[in-house]
Amino acid sequence: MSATDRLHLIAASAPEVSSTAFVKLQPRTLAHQVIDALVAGAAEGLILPGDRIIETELALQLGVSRVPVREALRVLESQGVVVNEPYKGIRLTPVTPERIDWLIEVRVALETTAANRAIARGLNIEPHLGSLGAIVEDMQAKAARNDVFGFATADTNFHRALCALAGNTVLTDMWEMLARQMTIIFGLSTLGKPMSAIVEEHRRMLEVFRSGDPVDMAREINDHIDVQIHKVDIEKIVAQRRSQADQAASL
Amino acid sequence: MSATDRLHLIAASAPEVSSTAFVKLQPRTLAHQVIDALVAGAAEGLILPGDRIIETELALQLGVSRVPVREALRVLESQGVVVNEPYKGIRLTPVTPERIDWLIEVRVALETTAANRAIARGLNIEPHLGSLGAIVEDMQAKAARNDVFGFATADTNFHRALCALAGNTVLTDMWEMLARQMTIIFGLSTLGKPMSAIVEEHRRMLEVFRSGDPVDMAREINDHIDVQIHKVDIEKIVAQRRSQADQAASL
DNA sequence: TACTATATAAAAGTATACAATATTCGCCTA
DNA sequence: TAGGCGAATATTGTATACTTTTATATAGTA
Repeated sequence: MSATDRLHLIAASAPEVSSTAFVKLQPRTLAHQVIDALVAGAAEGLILPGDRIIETELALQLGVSRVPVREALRVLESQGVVVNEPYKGIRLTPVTPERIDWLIEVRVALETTAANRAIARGLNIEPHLGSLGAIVEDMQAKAARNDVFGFATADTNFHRALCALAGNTVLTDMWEMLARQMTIIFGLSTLGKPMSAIVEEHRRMLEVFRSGDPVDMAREINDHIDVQIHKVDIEKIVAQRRSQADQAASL
Repeated sequence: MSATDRLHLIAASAPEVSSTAFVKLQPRTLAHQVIDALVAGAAEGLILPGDRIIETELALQLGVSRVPVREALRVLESQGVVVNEPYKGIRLTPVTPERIDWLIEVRVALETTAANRAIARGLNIEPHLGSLGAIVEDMQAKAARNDVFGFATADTNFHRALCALAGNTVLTDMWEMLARQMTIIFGLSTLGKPMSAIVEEHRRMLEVFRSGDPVDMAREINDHIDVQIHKVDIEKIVAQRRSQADQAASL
């Protein structure tokens, strides 16, 4: 039984919250849905880093032809979620501690730039601070209910909202790529520290953002993101998950 | 006559120069070649920002089926080179002054991070300084011969080499995305300042890199990249090019 | 004339079929 | 028995055929 056997279509949760105008609704093509399904499946651990992904199987699982599957895989390849060797095959990108460092380094760079840009635009005021604060409250609520998935989602939303304030779509697009890979990694690893502490860190970040000091902001973001994932032996966790999955498969 | 009519397959120039070991030669799939051809064509001005790209036409031009063309376009879409509206069509991403600002902002962020990382790794020494210096000499040679294309290529190589020293493939991958878009924009715009001045800037950057001061490095990179493209009215240039192309087409 | 509705054509999205490449497994040979 | 050669199989890459959607043009009506 290969990894993709355990995959199924997962409805993409609507990320829209509130807005001042109608959102331009775009027809979602199958390729896009396949992307979401794959990332979601990877975040759930249905596929593990390093696992082979066979187009035919995946297409069968999702009930579509190979064409949209291939297009989705090409996109994910260009985003670093999967790795491809022509005529050999595609696998979920292996997650090494080194790679996590790399992802963090870039993410910190992007978020720091975004925050400073937002400050430079003078957006560290209401109503934006309130919006960000609301997300932090949401995090706290999820933490209280021990809703790990919801907590992680809210966390992501906070950083996404912060990046959005920079008004730089090139930056936000790139951030989203990283976010996808981070989501997969988060799905595998247990949080390195209690949720309440993370909530507190976000409050502090928000406060520094309000104060508007670029240097402080940079330090705050760096400490926050850096500490969050490190010290988690991701390879060990993947190995554990894999043996679990193999056991389940052999029943 | 549509824009893609003027497109043709351009052999990808081999970027390999020298190495200590054999390079793992990967079979280049058609989709990859289509990507190169499209980017090259865009850099040459065969397609202009905002131009519609019709799959069928492009496939015909390149002598392949629609499948690899579609895969290529999906990749380029996820990288921001083209924009897609499902069932509507794909166009080369419009280049606005705003978008150029965004690209620059992210590029500065990435390169600054890369340079600081390289310094932190203690790589601002030989033989790396020599390699970078050689590229600057190459730039100077190209400038002397007034070889604009070669100059731009060397310029790109310098920054690519600098990024590579960070040893962060996530970063370099993202940088390559930006580089593609920058290439297209450079292909359209004439340089804002004389080549000799740009060579001099690179020498200065290299010197600051050697000194190893992160703050100076950040300022140097920012000034360099920022100044290089600004003050070029890209939209006017695109409009000019378009009218030229239309005239040529109507003959 | 202006506007709407319908029909037609164009192009993207998707599925199926075929070709090229890589892997696997069995057989033969030394 | 070990190692290598080769056929068979699996999987990816590519091409063709079909479906759905959108855009355009034409006709009809106020």
